[in-house]
Amino acid sequence: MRTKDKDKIKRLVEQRRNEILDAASKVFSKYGFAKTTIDQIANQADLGKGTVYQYFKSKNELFLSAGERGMDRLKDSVLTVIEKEKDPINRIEKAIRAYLSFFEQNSNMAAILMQEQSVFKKKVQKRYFEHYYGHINKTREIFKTAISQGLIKDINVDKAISILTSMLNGLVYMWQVEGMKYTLNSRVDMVLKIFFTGVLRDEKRRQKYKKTK
Amino acid sequence: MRTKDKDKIKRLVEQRRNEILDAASKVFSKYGFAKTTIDQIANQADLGKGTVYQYFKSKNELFLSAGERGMDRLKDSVLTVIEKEKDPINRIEKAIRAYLSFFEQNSNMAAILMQEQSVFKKKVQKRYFEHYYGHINKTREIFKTAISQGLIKDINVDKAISILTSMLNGLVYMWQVEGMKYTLNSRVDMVLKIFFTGVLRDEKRRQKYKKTK
Amino acid sequence: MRTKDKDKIKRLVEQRRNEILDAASKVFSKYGFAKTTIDQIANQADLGKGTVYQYFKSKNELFLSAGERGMDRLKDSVLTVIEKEKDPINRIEKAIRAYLSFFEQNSNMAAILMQEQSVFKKKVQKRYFEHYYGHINKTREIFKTAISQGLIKDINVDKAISILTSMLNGLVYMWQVEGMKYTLNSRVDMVLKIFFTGVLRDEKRRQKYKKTK
Amino acid sequence: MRTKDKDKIKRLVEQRRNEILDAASKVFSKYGFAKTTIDQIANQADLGKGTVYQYFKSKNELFLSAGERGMDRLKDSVLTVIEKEKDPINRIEKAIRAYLSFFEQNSNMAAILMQEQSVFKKKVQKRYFEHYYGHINKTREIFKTAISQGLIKDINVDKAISILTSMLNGLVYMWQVEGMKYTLNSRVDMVLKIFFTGVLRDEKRRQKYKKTK
DNA sequence: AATGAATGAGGGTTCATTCAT
DNA sequence: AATGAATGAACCCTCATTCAT
Repeated sequence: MRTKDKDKIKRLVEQRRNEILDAASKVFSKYGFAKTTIDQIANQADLGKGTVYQYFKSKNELFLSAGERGMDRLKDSVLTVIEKEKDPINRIEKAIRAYLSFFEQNSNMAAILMQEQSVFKKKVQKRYFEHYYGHINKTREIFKTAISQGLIKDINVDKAISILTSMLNGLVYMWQVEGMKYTLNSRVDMVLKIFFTGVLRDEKRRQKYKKTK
Repeated sequence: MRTKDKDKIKRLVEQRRNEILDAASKVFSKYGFAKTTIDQIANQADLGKGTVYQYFKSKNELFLSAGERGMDRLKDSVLTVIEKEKDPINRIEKAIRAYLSFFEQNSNMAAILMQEQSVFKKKVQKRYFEHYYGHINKTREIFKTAISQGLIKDINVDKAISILTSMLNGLVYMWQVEGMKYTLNSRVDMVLKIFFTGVLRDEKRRQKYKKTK
Repeated sequence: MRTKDKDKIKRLVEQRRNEILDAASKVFSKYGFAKTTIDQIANQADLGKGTVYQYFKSKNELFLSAGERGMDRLKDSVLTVIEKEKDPINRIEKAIRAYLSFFEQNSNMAAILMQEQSVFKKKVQKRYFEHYYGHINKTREIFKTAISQGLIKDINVDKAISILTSMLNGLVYMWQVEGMKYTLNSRVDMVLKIFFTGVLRDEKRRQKYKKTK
Repeated sequence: MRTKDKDKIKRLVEQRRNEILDAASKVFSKYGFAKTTIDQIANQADLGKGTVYQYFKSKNELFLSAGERGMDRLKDSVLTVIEKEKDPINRIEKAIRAYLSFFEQNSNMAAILMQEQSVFKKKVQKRYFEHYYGHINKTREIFKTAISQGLIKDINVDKAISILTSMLNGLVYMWQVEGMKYTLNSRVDMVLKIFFTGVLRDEKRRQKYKKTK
């Protein structure tokens, strides 16, 4: 009985928290951190302003929590897909697809995660690294495997990953800036083509760029 | 006489405007738009708060002007370099180098341009398009020429340019998020290698990604 | 049966009320009225916030009730002691001792009674008078008796009582302000000496102050 | 010129500060710290809310400053009077008169100084001691002199001073609680009489209280 | 032209009080 | 009867903007 009750309450609390985060994500992504008021979020969540403050102790924390939840989901989303593949190239392809697909499905998160940096500077850098470097090892392994299997050129893996990540983040960023007028999915094949094979056709020119490590 | 005086005054005004924009860029990039106060900027510029308001009619306008000036400089920087080259591949390479080099030299601008979007949403999109599409034609021509010369694969040029731009913006964005601990220059060779030739070595796999248009 | 049950319930209610008042007195005296929250009191009393509101209809009422209870106890305390004495001077001495002793035993009440005034102004003044003038008659009688027996100078009794009360309240007030670093008891002999015989030794000077009525 | 300008500005700032403190003292003493809003004070001073914040960085600081100014004035008031007298008993008498007279003239200060304690607890205790013990030495000297001249009984000086201070504070406190319906001046002769000669007439009884030290 | 004192709208946050369980 | 989640009124404080000097 008791246990059930406590569980029920816990679940309700968790649900309410999520409802607030949903509302917050929506409003923050639409108006930006500074122009969003707690009242707007409370209204969006159909709650009183005070209730929001029972679940999150400040506007900052609320925003950061929305970002945190988004990052966790993104991570899960990508990892789940990777697990299902064995071949390293396929893994990379699926990861890229999953990454872009996540933002397509959760377009609020693009604006939120992009804003964190602008608004919170220092604080976010730390959080960011914990996330990024906490999971880059997996990616590094995949690339290393691909190299050892002769599938990928013998390049500096960390730089390559950094550039891939940049490319994906850049795509999401610009997609957003341009008002999400197209789908990220419509870009993914070209992204893969470029990342895997480059745009150069001329063989002589390709040789020139071979040397770089 | 008169004309000379007027010119002198005009130049002084222009100089003062620039000093204020310098101060503003510095402070905005350090603390972000919301946390920056006009007082901070006035102090940084060694001017009174009222004076700042005589050159820019609002905090918003000041911020946007700083962004505008940055974009203009970036554009000039890239165009100047392109003019000097004939070969389309070299032009692209130089443009990429110039783009990243600009942010390395004007690291404040990275933070400022990145923030615009977060803070101003709608308004910025319009400005952005004017810049971006006002000058993409040049880039499109270069790519088209490269294709017609058989130097570059017969790909969708607009998508490719969009991805390239995304990659570069992404690089700058992440460089900034990570606290500018490395140089952008240290990444540029790898960027070129990837963009031009991709990371795949295995020929069979390369074929697979050939079809995409 | 019924009656007994009702009595029991009544007693339990009374006890709970007292527990809450104990908790409230403790917290109010420690943090002051404004900085004390109902939550703090509820926690201190090991009760839910809602329960506190079933016994007291507002924070104000709770505070005022704590003061009321304290005043009643102080009154009882002093009256009990007076009853046991016959000689008017002894009565006065015992009353003074009991008064100070009460605050020594109930140091929370010093802070609470002192605060009432600051926080509630008007309301308290009325309550205060009911208490003060409701029981000054007794004191006035004692002084009158002492005068008629030639034990005390023929002074304006009301003024003298007012000054005595002020002196005692002032002692408690300052004891509190100074962090209760000494005991009130350590002051009582000197208080009696001064109130009864004054500090002057020089007879000529004493004459000068004789005339006052 | 410059110097004069700066001086003028300095004086204006000082004046404005004082105007705000006047307004604050009035409102704080009327409604109490917690119920007073900065808007009320700003209105009372015929200024905008923001202006108040240019002179005092928080409500707390404003309140404390009002208290500070009051204490300083009280101190000055008493010291000035003492300077003019040579005879120790006269000095004590004048000090007592000046003390009560100050509150009669600055009745706001009674409420303010009394509140400080209730509202600020710890913080104020420290400040209080600096004031009190910073100037008790003077008083102690006077008493010591009086004793050595055989004018005053050979009592514990610190305790006696503490009791005198308590009596005066108590008088002010109660005068205030009772709504300032009488004048403090109407009490001062009786205060002197009691403090100097006590209320007892009966010689036998006086002997009893002689022993105390 | 340059200044900075004055302003007040705006929003984050607290917490007494209510009420459904 | 006991509870504590929900609420929103209230208020402190910040800071962009104005304007008299």
